[in-house]
Amino acid sequence: VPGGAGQRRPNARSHKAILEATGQLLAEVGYGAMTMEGIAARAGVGKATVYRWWSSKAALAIDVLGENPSEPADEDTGDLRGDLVRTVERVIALLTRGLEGEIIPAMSADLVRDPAMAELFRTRIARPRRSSVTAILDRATARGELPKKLDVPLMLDACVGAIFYRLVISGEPVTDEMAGDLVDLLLDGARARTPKRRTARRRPAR
Amino acid sequence: VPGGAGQRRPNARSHKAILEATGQLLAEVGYGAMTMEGIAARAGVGKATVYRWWSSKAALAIDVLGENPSEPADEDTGDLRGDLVRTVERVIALLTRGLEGEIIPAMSADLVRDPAMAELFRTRIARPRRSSVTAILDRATARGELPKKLDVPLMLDACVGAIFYRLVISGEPVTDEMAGDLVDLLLDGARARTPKRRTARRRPAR
Amino acid sequence: VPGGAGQRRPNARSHKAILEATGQLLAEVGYGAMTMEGIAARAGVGKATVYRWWSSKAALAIDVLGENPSEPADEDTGDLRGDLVRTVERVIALLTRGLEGEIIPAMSADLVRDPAMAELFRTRIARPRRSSVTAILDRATARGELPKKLDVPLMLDACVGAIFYRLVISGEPVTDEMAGDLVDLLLDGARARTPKRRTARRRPAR
Amino acid sequence: VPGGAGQRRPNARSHKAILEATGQLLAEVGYGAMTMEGIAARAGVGKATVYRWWSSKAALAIDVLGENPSEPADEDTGDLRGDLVRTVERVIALLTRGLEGEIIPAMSADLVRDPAMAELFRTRIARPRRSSVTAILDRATARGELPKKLDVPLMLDACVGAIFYRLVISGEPVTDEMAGDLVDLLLDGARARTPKRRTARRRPAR
DNA sequence: GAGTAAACGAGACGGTACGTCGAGTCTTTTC
DNA sequence: GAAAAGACTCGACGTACCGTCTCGTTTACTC
Repeated sequence: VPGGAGQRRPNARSHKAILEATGQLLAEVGYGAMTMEGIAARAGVGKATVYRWWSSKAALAIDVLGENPSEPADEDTGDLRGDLVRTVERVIALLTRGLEGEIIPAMSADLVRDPAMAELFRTRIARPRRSSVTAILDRATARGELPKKLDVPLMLDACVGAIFYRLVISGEPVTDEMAGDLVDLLLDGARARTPKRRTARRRPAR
Repeated sequence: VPGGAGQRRPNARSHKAILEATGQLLAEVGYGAMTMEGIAARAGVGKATVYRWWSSKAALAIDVLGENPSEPADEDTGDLRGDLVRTVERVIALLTRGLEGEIIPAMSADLVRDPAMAELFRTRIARPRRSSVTAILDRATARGELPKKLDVPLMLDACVGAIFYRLVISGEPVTDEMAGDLVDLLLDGARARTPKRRTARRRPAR
Repeated sequence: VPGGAGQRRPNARSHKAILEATGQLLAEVGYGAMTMEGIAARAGVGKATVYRWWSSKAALAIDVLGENPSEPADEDTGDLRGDLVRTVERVIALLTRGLEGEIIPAMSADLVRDPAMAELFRTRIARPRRSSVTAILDRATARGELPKKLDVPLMLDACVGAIFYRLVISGEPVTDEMAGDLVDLLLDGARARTPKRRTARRRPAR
Repeated sequence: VPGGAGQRRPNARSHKAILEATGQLLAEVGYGAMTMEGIAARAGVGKATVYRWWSSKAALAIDVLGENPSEPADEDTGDLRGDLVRTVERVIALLTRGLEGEIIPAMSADLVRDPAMAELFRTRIARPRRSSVTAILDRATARGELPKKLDVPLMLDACVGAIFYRLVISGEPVTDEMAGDLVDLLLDGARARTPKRRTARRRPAR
């Protein structure tokens, strides 16, 4: 258009203020009690500005969690069990003491309801964290410590799922001690898969 | 003292109507979109009557889920793996096709927020379903098929947790096929713990 | 007092407790904030018992006000103006400092809405208080101090109405001083009605 | 600072709809049975919008009454008694046949309870109507027909109070005929106060 | 530089649901 | 066989947020 002028322009200051306000409110009142109204007020911003850039408070929370990686490198020591135990302990710490533990279960209702949100959550939060564990297992497989045909996603889901399920549903205590037990259980199960004579499952027989 | 008697009378009809309305609404609109107002209206009852007997919609949903046992006998065939696979398949069916799959994730936010509600949920829903699986494993232990010192709760949490976590968080597909894999993984891990079999598999760790 | 010839048994203890509770609550929270529920609770009685004997809280309040006459004898001194001023001062005291002042305006909405209640109010409260003033004026008429054809009800309504209207509507101050002015105004108006050949009426009131 | 303006905007359409709905409901069901909920529904407006601009239904009713002046000019004919009688007849008509008669007594409970509301009522309703009568008396005073030191507010309160009290409390009939009697009574009382006329008595004439 | 339209703050809007309260009625249990 | 206790249905209360929608007011981009 020849006579046109004027363009869009997502104001950086507002953006930042909104994300900061969201982070503060998540920490202060939790995901459930956080409201879009409160975020806008805290950020000194109109509600419409919040809605213009994020479609829901789940989207906002995902953005905030995704910006704080809280996922240091996973230093590969070559000690498979040790690496895994340390990683699981970090997951436990995250879910019992970090923001994530408060927010993710509270947000799960929104994720189940809204597939697009769930996909965003997986892309920004779940998969990045998951990939570091996958790497450990892949390296072990490459070294021959674990069977090649191992179902890695299933192991991961069982591992993190056990912790998540305890926190949300079963209420069993989630302590650092469970990390070792869990890793042992799953690692032994994984190794049992090594030999080809799978029909006889009953003994490890390596 | 002049007169001096008098008693209560919790109306059975209203109770029943409320529970039925709740069940219908859970199925029709889901837990998140169900409202106390809607329940009262559907039941032909005042909101106050609902609140008199249930403190929240979570309490109501728990009562409704708890009344429908949906837990047939667990027919012990003596085939440990077969029994477990069948049980896991039933869990999968429940969570992917039954009411529970819709409701429990949606309700988890309320459970995490309200410990009393979580306890009620565990007593009425989680533990009863759990006990039938525990029984299978206990019998196997008694038969000597599994080590005596097995951490049964951890196995259960890993097992159901894997399914739950896939549904809510990781989004990996939840199919009947995964039942066998999951049982194999955990069962092999469990057997590896058998003291007599122990030769060189892993480090002391404790 | 309801109940009656020895058939049903209007439990005297409950009756008394209800009236006492009503009196206390009228004094403590006022007519508007008093509830049937509160009365029953305070009296240690079921709500149905209250409703059995009184149809509304207005009926109860009327009963309580009617039982406390708060209307001493009206000592006729023969001094018309003095008697009237003293009486008006008592009305003012009652309406500005007694229970009546709080209750009657608050109750007036119920009276206007419910003619039966209004009639009860007049019979038990208004007319008895009115009759003592009527007596003063009647005696003065008999003595020839006031014209025979005087419209006594109109005078009374103007007199008490002025006070009531100030309290409820106009907000003009209601003080003991207005008693004299009001009596003078109305008494002069009354006397003017006597003969047509009236020239001079009175001297400086003060 | 990037963005940076913003203002309020009380929607005229909603305002009008609310006031109209209030007026209709006052006429249809009366003040006591009128509810904020009903007003909002009738006006096609959210309850919050009603509460945003009016703090209570009393405030709304006052606004509605205040907008309908229902107070034509008071045509000064120079005939003091005639002007007054006509004015009193108009007051009677208003209170027995107009909206005011239904509403004001019903509202009086709220006025007594809430001084701020009472003040608003006086400013918007009572004083404007009062001033037209005051004017008549002031002109008469200026013409010398009435004594200069006349207590005009007292006369007005006695006059309107007599009518109001009859309607609400004493239940005596309120007819157009009483207008003349009331004016005569008060006017004679007022004239008696004229300094020049004073030659003799008040106090027991015998 | 000027013109223009986007994005902005503010917050009012129509709604929905909240959880509480009291009204007046009804039912059961007890004395 | 009445009275006490209290559960019942009903409906309004006043509040909180929702997500949308004007309002004027800045900018910042394009010409």
